[in-house]
Amino acid sequence: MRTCDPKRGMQILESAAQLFARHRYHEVRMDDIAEHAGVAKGTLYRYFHDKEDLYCALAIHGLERLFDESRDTIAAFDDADTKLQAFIAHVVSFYEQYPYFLELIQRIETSNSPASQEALHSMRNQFYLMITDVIKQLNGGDHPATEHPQLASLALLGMIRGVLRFTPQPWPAHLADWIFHLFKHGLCAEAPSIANHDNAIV
Amino acid sequence: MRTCDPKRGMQILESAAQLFARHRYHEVRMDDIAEHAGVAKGTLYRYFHDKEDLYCALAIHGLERLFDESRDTIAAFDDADTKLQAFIAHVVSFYEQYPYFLELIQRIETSNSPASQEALHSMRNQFYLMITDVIKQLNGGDHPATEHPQLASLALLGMIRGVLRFTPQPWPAHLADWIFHLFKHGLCAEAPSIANHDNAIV
Amino acid sequence: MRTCDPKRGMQILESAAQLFARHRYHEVRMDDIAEHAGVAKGTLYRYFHDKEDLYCALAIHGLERLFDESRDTIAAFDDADTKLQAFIAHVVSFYEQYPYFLELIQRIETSNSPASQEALHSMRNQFYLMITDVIKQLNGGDHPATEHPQLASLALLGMIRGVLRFTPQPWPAHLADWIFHLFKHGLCAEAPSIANHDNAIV
Amino acid sequence: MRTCDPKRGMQILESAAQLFARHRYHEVRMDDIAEHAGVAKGTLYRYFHDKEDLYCALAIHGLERLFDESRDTIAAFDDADTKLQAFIAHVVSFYEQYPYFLELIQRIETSNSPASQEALHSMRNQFYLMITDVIKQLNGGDHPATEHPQLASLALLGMIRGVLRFTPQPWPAHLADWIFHLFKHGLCAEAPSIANHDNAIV
DNA sequence: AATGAATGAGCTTTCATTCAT
DNA sequence: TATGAATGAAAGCTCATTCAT
Repeated sequence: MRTCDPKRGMQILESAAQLFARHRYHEVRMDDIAEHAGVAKGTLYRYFHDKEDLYCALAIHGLERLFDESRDTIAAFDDADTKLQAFIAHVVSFYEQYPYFLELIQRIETSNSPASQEALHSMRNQFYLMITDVIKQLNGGDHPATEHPQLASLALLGMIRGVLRFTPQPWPAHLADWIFHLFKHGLCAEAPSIANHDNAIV
Repeated sequence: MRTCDPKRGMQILESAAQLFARHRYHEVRMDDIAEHAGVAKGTLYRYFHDKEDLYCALAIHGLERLFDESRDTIAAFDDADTKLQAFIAHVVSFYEQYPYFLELIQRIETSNSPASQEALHSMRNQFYLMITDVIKQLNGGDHPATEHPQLASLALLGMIRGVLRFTPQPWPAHLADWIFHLFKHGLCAEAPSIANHDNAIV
Repeated sequence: MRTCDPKRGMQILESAAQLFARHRYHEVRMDDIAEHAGVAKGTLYRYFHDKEDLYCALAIHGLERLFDESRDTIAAFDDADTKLQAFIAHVVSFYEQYPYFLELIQRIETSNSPASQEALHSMRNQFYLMITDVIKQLNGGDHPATEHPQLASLALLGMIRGVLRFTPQPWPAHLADWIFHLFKHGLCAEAPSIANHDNAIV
Repeated sequence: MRTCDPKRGMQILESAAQLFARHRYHEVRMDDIAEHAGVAKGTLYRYFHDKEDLYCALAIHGLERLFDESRDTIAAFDDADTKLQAFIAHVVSFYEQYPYFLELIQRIETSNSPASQEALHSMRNQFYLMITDVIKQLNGGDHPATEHPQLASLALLGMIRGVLRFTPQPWPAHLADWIFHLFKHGLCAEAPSIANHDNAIV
C-alpha cells in the first residue's frame, strides 16, 4: 500500500481477496479487481506497484490477520491442549472465510520483490514460532511432545489444509476437534466422531 | 490425447512434465513444450485439444503412475502397518521426483473440460479407495482405526505435502517414518528421530 | 499562458526548460514538470492548456529570447560582417545553453493548436527577416551577396546546427568563427583554424 | 529483422517508413504499422523485437541505402568537384524521397539497444569517412580545402538539411547546385540562380 | 487559486490457437 | 501428418487530464 487513503487501500484489498478466493492468479485481471472495487484501474496502481505487489499485500495482510487472531485465541486459554485445539478451530474457520489464502501464500514464494519476500518471510517466522511454542508446551512442557516442533507445525497445517481442501463447505462442526485428536493421539486412538461425514471428498 | 502415435504423445507428456516441474502453468508456453519435446507447435494440438487438456493429461498420467506404483508397493507387504509405511515412503519419493505434481492436481479442479474432470475424478477415487482400504485394515481390521478413513486419507496426504513443501530437499532419510509415526500414534507418543532436522522450514 | 501570476508561469517554464533540455517530449511527464517547478500538477493546467501548449510556450519563449538577444548583438556592431560573425557566435552559445531548443522548435511544426502555430510562425518570420537583412547588407549592401537571402539564412542555421549536433561539448573556442568563414568564403578559401578539433564527430 | 521471410520484413519496413515520414515516433502506434503493412500486430513482433528495434532497423536500412547509392554516385565521376556536386544532388533527392530520414537517425542516438547503437555508429562512420574523403580531394587534393574535413561534412549535411527542412517540396531544380556553390565558394562568390525561389521558407 | 487523488483511454507486448503449405 | 508463420484477443501498465476539496 503506497498512498494516502488507507480506507481505499483496504477496500481494494478486500475486493481483490474475494476475487482471488474464487479464481487463480492469472484468471483475475486488474480490470476485474478495479471494477469489483468500484475504482478505476489507474487507482489500483496508486496503491500497489503492480499486480504482484497487490497479491503480496493480500498475503501479508491475511497472514497478519491470522497471526493476530491466533495469538489472541491462544492467549485466551491457559492449558496448552486447549490452546492448540482453539488454534486449530480458528484456522479452520479462517480458511472457511478465506479459502484462497493458502494458494496465495504459496505464490508469494516466487515473488520478484525482495521487499515482499522479506516481509512475508518475517511474518511467517513469527507465525511458526508461535505454533511451535504451543506444541512445545503440550504435556505440561516437561517431556516435549516432539523433537521436531517445526515439522509438527507444518504437518499440522498441512493436515488442516489437506482435509479442508477436498471437503466441501459447510464443514462438519467437530472437524477441528477431529483434526486436533488425530494430530495429538494419532489414528489408533481416534475417538471423537463428527457429524455428517458423508460429504467428505468430492 | 487424440491421435495415433502413442509414443509421440508420451514424449510430449514427459517433456511437459519436466517443464511444469520447474515452472507454473502460465509460465510454461506451448512454444517451450514444443521445443523441449522436439516437435512443432502445431503437433501439440494434434495430441491435445488445448493447453488445459495437455495439463490434465499430465495430471492423470501422474496419478495413474502414482496409483500403479502405490498399488504394487502396498501389495508387496502383508501387514497393514507396513503397507502404510511403505506407501508413505513411496509418496515422499514420488514428490521428490515430481515436485510439480500436487499443484498440477489442484489446478485440474478448475479445469473446463468435463471429460478431463471426469477422468481425474475417477482416477482420484480409485486412489483414495486404495488408501482408505489400507487405513481400514490397520489394527488388524477388527476395530477400525477410524470412523472416517476418507478424512484420514486427506489428512495424511495433506500432512505429507505440508511437511515436504517447506522442507528443502534433500529430505532427511527417516522423514517418511516420522510422518507415519505421527499419523498413527499422534504427537504425544512421538518417538523416532530423524537426521539433520535443522533445515526444516525455509 | 492563461492566468494571472506571470511569475509563476515563468517559473514553470524555466523548470520545464531544464527537463526538456535533457529529455525528449514524451519522456518528460507533467508530474515531473510539476514536481520540478514546485507546484501541484493541477496548477500547470491553470497556466497552460495542455502539455503541447506548454511546449509551444517554451519554444516561443526561447525564440523570443534568442531574437531579442540576437537583435541586441547585431545592433551593437556597424559592419555587416561583424554583425553576422557576432550573431553566429551568439547562436552557438545559445545552443550551448539550450541544447533542447532546436528539437523543440521542430516539434512545434506538428502542433495541433492553431494559436501556437500562428504565434510561432510570426515569431520565426521576424527572426528570419532579421538575419536575411544582415545577409543582404554583406559586401556593403551594394552588390547583394546572394539572390536568396532566405535560403542562405536557412543554410547558415542548418550549418550551425549540423556542426553542433554531433560535436560534443565543450565546443572549440573558434568554432563560430570557422562557421562564419565557411559561410562567407566557402570551403576553398578556408583559413582560420580552431583549437582541439579532434573531438569532432562522435 | 529476425525471421524467415525477408520480403515480409521489407514490406513492414516500407510501411513503417511511410508512417514515420509523416508522424513522430510516439505518434505512430504499432497497430497503425500493422494495419498499414497489411499484417497482424503479432507479426510485427516476429520480425522486430520491439518498436525501438523496428525503428532502428528503419534507420540502418535507410542509412545503408543512402551510403550505397552515394558511393555509386561518387564512384561514377572522376573529378572531386563533380563527385561532391553529384553527391549533394543525390542527398537532396534522397531527402525528397524519405523526409523522415533525419529525425529517425537523430532518435537512434538515444536507443537503448547497444547492438543498434553499435550498428548505427559503424554505419555513420563509414558514411562520414566517404564524404570526408571527397572533401579532402577538392582542389586536386594538393592544398587540402580544409583542415577540418569532418566538421565540413557536418556543416554540409546540416546546410542541406536546414535548407530542405523549411523549403516546401517540390524543390527548385538547381537547389543542389546552389548548395554546392555556397559550400564551396561561400556567400560572397555566389553566382548560380535557381528557379522559383519564391517559395522559400514557410 | 491551488491541490493531488482519481480517472480511463490508449499504449506496447504476449501467446494460445489456427491453417495454408 | 507435421509444420511454424500468422493471427488477434486480451493482458498489464502509463500518464495527460479532470475535479472535488
